[in-house]
Amino acid sequence: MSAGHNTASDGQLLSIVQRIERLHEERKALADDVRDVYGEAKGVGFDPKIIRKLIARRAKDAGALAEEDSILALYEDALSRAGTRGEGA
Amino acid sequence: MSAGHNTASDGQLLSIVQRIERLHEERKALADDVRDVYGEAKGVGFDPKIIRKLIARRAKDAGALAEEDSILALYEDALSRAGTRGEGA
Amino acid sequence: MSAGHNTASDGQLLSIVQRIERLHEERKALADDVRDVYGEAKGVGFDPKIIRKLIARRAKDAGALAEEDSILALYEDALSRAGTRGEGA
Amino acid sequence: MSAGHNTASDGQLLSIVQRIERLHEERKALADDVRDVYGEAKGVGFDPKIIRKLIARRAKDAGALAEEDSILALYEDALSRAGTRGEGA
DNA sequence: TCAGATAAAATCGCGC
DNA sequence: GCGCGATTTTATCTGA
Repeated sequence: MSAGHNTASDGQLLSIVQRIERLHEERKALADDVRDVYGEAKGVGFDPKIIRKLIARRAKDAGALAEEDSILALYEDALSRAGTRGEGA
Repeated sequence: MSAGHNTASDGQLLSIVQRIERLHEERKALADDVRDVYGEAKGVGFDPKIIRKLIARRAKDAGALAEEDSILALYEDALSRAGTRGEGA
Repeated sequence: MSAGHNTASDGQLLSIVQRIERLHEERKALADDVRDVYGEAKGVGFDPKIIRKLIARRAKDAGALAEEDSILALYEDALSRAGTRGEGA
Repeated sequence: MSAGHNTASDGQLLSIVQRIERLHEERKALADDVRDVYGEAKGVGFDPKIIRKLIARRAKDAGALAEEDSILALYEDALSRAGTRGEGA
């Protein structure tokens, strides 16, 4: 029956759940720190949005970055050939 | 113009992009309609914020059934894996 | 008491809620359509992620776009001066 | 190198970027820890998917109180605006 | 590799 | 007009 003893497995599960919840809390605290730093950045005149982009770009290795940029250029070129926006002018 | 021809692929991309942009516009128009209705609600004395909560809650209640079902399925699956019927020994 | 009559206001509220819910449904349907188009794009070999970027760029007016790009370049330059990654080279 | 000097602002930006990147790393390390715990859970026979649901539900239950409070506050606010004390009864 | 879930980021509406 | 909180959209991640 449900109530009554207290399996070893129960304790294990509780421990696991609590550890994960603890880690989530720590993660959240760090996320708040990040937010604070962005706030500070804005306070001294930097644009947080751009800083995000900058950091994202730094996180990718140079190869992947160039790859993405070049595909984007490729697509834009394809569109211009196919004739949107500005057709022949 | 960039190069000479006008690949089939170029046309495909253009079509895709335009269709998505069209859908975005329609979505935006609907969003505007929603805004209008909230404005009207406010005009006849309802609090838009509360209406938002109300709608959110109705959506959640609707979703709850599905959620319960999915959890149930999950548990059943776990049980079946844990040894189908009377411990598979 | 709660049960009993059926204020005009009640009917108004119901109508408002239902209209908003209807609009939400239509919006969702369009969102699904968008997803489908991205799926189709992927199916014929385009990278959906890049298409998203492309569409986002097209949505911004040219001025804002150039502005953002130039600030990004500015920041990258500042970092290189300040001396990360590539120090004095 | 791009220009000559090394503005104070450059240093500020560098500091900001590095702090954020550091926080990201710590966050990532914690995410890895979480993954490890799920792995361990699976190793001793728990279903990670169910544990996720469990944790999500605990978080939601915890959040529900706050939610109720916020709705209550909203309603009280609406009432107070609708004519403080008695009024339309 | 894919879809589905989770988390991060951007956007929008509100009040100050 | 600006920050704040809520919503929505995008990206990452996990499991099949």
